[in-house]
Amino acid sequence: MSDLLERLRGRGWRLTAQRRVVAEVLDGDHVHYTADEVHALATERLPEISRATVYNTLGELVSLGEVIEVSTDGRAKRYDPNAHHAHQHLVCASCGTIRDVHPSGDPLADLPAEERFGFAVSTVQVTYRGLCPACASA
Amino acid sequence: MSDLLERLRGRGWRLTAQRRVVAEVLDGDHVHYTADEVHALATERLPEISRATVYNTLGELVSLGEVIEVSTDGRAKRYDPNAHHAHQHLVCASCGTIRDVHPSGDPLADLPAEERFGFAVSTVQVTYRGLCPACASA
DNA sequence: TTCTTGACTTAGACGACGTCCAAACCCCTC
DNA sequence: GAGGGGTTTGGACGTCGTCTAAGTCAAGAA
Repeated sequence: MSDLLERLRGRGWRLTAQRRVVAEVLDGDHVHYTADEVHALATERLPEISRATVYNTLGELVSLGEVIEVSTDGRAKRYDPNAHHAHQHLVCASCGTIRDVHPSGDPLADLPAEERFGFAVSTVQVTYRGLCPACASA
Repeated sequence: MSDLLERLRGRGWRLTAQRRVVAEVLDGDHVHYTADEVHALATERLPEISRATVYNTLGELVSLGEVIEVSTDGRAKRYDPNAHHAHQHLVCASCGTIRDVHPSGDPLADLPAEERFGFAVSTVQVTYRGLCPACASA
């Protein structure tokens, strides 16, 4: 994660305690937290950090390409720190758990030119849905 | 669309003016309306229909499999009446326009068993993002 | 046809999630 | 170590969606 902080400083980021804490929270396991969960975890380390700052920082990390925004259901967006390795998501339709998966094939190549309607297509997001083992047996 | 109404009646739906109007709105072109847009269009035909009823009816149509719920951004969900033909979506990152597309290949087959983590995977949603011609030239 | 009943609808309050703003703050440079 | 502009704060606000209690009505029974 010091890597991340280095990269950010190199891009002209002013390094504040708040930003460091948010980055550290995301650096943990490859879990996909909501903004509120990030805020809760950040508060444990820096009690007075505000919700607005967490949203601002997450938005900046997304636009810098360090974090990916995932909205799997219509609910809260989740933030995926695993932005530097191409991957897709497997979501439990019941409990909402998200796992990173690595399908074979390149979905971008599967969209022929005549199906692009003149769009400049840049990214593809593939979301697999189903029941996780725990929910399937419940 | 009378097809749809027939199917719904066959499933025990009580046929009310409100439900008929919502179904008629969705039956139009293959546009992807938000719930509020559906409500606005329904209001033109049945002035006193309430927001809650539109949400209820859309939810029922989704759980009956007659309509697909699409949440492309974190904003309002959109409702896709083209539920009986497999297709994916192409979204403009700038203006939010959605088009139905038909990529080749089967993304479900691209997820090997060892990448399923015991999930019972049932559906795949593929979303292509890019700029539509109008936004690209702006 | 009329009756009856329980499913359906309604309006508005409420809740979750996210954004915006002006004032205070503080990191960084010189 | 002083100044300036980027950053943070917290609370109001906005959007999207859900819930509830009371009234209404579609559809089967007689």
